[in-house]
Amino acid sequence: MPQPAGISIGYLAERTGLAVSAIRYYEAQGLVEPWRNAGGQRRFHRADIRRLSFIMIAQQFGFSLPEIRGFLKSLPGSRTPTRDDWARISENFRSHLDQRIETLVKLRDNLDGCIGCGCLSLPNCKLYNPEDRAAQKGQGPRYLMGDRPEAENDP
Amino acid sequence: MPQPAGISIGYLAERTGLAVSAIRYYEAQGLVEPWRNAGGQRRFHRADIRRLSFIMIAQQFGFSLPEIRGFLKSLPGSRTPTRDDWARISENFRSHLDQRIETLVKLRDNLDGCIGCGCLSLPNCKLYNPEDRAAQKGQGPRYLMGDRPEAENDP
DNA sequence: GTAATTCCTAAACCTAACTTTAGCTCAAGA
DNA sequence: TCTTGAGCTAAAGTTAGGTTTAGGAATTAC
Repeated sequence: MPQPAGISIGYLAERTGLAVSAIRYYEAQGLVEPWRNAGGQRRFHRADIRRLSFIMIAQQFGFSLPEIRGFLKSLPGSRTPTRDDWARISENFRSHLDQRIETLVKLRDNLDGCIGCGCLSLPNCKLYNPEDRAAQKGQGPRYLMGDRPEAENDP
Repeated sequence: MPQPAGISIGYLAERTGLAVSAIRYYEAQGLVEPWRNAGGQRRFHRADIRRLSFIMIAQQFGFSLPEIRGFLKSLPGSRTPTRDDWARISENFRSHLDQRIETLVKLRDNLDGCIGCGCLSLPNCKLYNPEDRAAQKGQGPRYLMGDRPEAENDP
């Protein structure tokens, strides 16, 4: 037996709470790889219920679909993932996660010393400090709380 | 003097690191309210540098623009916000923030007991537990980690 | 005074993550 | 068998949060 019977997209949707259209979208993004039955309909592994659930959880943590695809690469596509498979992926996921939480907490703590106080003394403000800014996730240099390091004087 | 000279959008952009187009977009979303000079150009309060910085910080924490508009409603639009104004807004902001971090940490801890272990015993899984699920931020009922509470048996 | 910037508006475009629609086929039950 | 529900594809639409473009008008610099 090359393939077990497999489950339909509708059943998978029902079991995960996802919309059928979302599951098809995930397939297009390479997050699941169903095969087709004789009539051309998608058939999924039972283990894909868990796989999709993982995707939903990771999304709640703010990971993008490409990032999640990265996590899932370490799961076997062809056989049902074992406890060890999940443990391995979890380790990778967990470390990204810890990092994300740490960043948030750090930002919060800086916030307490900065916005909370009215931040009237900018040189003491950590959100304003260049090194701290570099630790943040933004895409370019952003001068937080209103001032650039190099110029306290202006027009 | 009804209005001070005010600063231009380009200078505001330079001071905050935001694009000019982004600032105009924020105005359209009701997050800043510049006035116009004789020639029709936008003029901003100096305090808007801080206001926009707050917006950028709040965005890093994952708040949407409408949520941020909510926070900013407690700041005076007409006069320069005082230390007390910022302290008040910070309190509100901070409590939302703590809640967001708490949710993330809780999810992470559940993750340890669930994905980390391979989650082979679903009844013990907290991510799978209905009450815990309700605490999460999703928009509808979502059956995490592959099973519905009411049905352990299926086709 | 004139040339180079900067700013203006409106509308189009962009990405992520999906949903909706249209038109058609497949599968399951009475 | 026949009908109804489930599935299929491709393309267009949707929301958030912007950016880009086009064609002018205002400011600033020399």
